[in-house]
Amino acid sequence: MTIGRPRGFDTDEALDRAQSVFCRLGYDAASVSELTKSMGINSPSLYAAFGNKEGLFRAVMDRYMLQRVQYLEAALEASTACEAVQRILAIAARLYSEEKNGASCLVMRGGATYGCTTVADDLSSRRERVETALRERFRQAVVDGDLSSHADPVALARYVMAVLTGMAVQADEGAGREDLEQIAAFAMGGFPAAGERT
Amino acid sequence: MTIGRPRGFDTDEALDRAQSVFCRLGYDAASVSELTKSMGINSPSLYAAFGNKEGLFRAVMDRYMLQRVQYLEAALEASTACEAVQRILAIAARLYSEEKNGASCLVMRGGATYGCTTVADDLSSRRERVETALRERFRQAVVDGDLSSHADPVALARYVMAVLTGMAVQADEGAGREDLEQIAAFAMGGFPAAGERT
DNA sequence: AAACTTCTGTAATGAGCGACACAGATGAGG
DNA sequence: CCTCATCTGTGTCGCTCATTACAGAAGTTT
Repeated sequence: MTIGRPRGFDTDEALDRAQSVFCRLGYDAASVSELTKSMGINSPSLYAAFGNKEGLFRAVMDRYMLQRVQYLEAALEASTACEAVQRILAIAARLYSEEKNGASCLVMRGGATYGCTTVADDLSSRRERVETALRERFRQAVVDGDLSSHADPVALARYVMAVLTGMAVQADEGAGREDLEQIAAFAMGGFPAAGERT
Repeated sequence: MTIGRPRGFDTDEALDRAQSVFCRLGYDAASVSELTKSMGINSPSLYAAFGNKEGLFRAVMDRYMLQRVQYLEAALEASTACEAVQRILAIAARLYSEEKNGASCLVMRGGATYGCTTVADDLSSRRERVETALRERFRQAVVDGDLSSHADPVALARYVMAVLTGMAVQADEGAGREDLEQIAAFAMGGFPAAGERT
């Protein structure tokens, strides 16, 4: 053991707790007092161990990426690119829906913060309204017959919403109009055509 | 004109400026002082006109949605669901890449906040690393021949990233594992198979 | 021009934030 | 057992935040 008074908490468990808080609240909205409370330590211990709030976040992210990168690299070992992507998406579906450490993915969600819950709810309901409009349109399409009766309007609406949010994030990341149109073109490939089964 | 001293600023222009700030910084990180500075007014005027910061945000969002919903409804008028989606994605590609009022989409990005730019950069580079891994795998696939030489590894990697972020947001929104797997299945439909042209 | 209503600018308030100074506690090495 | 390096808890620092009190300014109405 190192010299001096030993640490009174388990670093790994503390990082787990911190990860859960960051996942739930995002980076900015996760206050140091909230973090220390969940980690079961006092702020000086946090600063001694991780430097500052950003250092703690980076420590959490490093640990987080380590697991995920292993999954990613394993998936990329697949014999074809197509199968590799298939595996990656399957892993994502499983990991993102796991409740442990809060839903979703820290890296992909980008540390998005919702300090004000009423605002987050407002935005969520606005998105819900768009998704509902899509859903209704797809239901109508099934009635009209330009979508197979096996098509699932709910799932299709969710798919389109996922594509739209993905495009928005890519735009934020610097993607230009042509880049976004390419994404849209790929995404349309997943959309069932008139006669198709789904 | 109403009684009393008339308002010294144009409400619509002020909302435009506020929208730009919210787009750039997100809800939480857009401080009232930053907003008033960009809007060219002082805080008491803001509070008199919009109630509070959240009221201002809602006013911005209402105006914002009004335009977008028009586009959306027009697109949904298309004769088939497939064409409707095609139009929506095309509009999104155009709007999200417009520089006016900042990139991306307020509703879809969900008012995500990046108060700390170094953290945002860190996350961005982590995502970049994933995208690079995908890109390299696709390049290899072209060499191996399991992806057509017409396939664009850069565009494909961006597509997969968009799908992953979209899935993450949906997971945050409450989508379960099966829901995410459905999205993945649809998304795979857009991925070029071995012999295909892209 | 006088009265009244509404907006504007200055400046302040209280709360919460990240970060840290300090003294006491705790265990290892001599 | 004593010294020393390190950790812990209490308390506090300066800062920024959203929000508002107050007094003066600017129009409309009479």
